[in-house]
Amino acid sequence: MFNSEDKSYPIELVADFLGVNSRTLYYYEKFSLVVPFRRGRKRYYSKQDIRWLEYVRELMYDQGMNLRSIIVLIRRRDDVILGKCPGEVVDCFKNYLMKLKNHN
Amino acid sequence: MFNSEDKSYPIELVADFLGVNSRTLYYYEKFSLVVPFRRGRKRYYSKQDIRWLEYVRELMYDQGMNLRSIIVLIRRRDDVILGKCPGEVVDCFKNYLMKLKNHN
DNA sequence: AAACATTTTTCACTTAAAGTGAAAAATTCG
DNA sequence: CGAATTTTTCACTTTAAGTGAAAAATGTTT
Repeated sequence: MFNSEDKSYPIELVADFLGVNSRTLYYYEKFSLVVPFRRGRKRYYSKQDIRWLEYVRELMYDQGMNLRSIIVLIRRRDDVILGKCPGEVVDCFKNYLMKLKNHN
Repeated sequence: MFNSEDKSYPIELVADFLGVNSRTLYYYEKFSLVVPFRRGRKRYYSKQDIRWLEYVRELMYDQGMNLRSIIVLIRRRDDVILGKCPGEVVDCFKNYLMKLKNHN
């Protein structure tokens, strides 16, 4: 599961994997914290998306950070997240940086 | 008010100045987010303490960050806060860094 | 020391963000 | 088409952050 780089996964599967409700992922999307690829209305999460979400969950659950703080850090293009971020997540982070630019 | 560097101020005055309840400052102290000087039981906030608190308030109120996030950032000794921090606050920040070390 | 004011502490309450449950509406796909 | 899946909406729960009120402790003045 989540093996080949190019695959993508439906929301229920990702939510289960992360141990959250799928509504939570919709909720995150409202803040552009994650923006899955869409074919029609249906969402598809890339492997990168999933790694990014894992990292976000760690910051929130393990460390007690809130959504807003993560968005602030993204906006500041700061090393806090990037620096201590597992390598592969960085690209994804930069992705959301761009997507966040013209939003809110 | 808050002019000479060496002066210190009682909690009510500082709370008024910051526009918060003094209980909030007690609350912050539980997390070592600010640790005023004490003579006996009475607390005295230095000018540095006050500048630091102003900065914390900005992060929380204007930006929507939460207490936990600020503590995480302090613990990580990160540039996020330090970098964009008004110059004089930096020393104070380092102060709290030390105080936080052997706590929680 | 007594009496009064100030500060600290505790308890219970309010508020707002984060997250969830359930069900209706919309969409996908065999 | 028709069943199954996905999306959306609404209202609810939970928790961190903050506050009000009052009791307890401390400080201060006479």
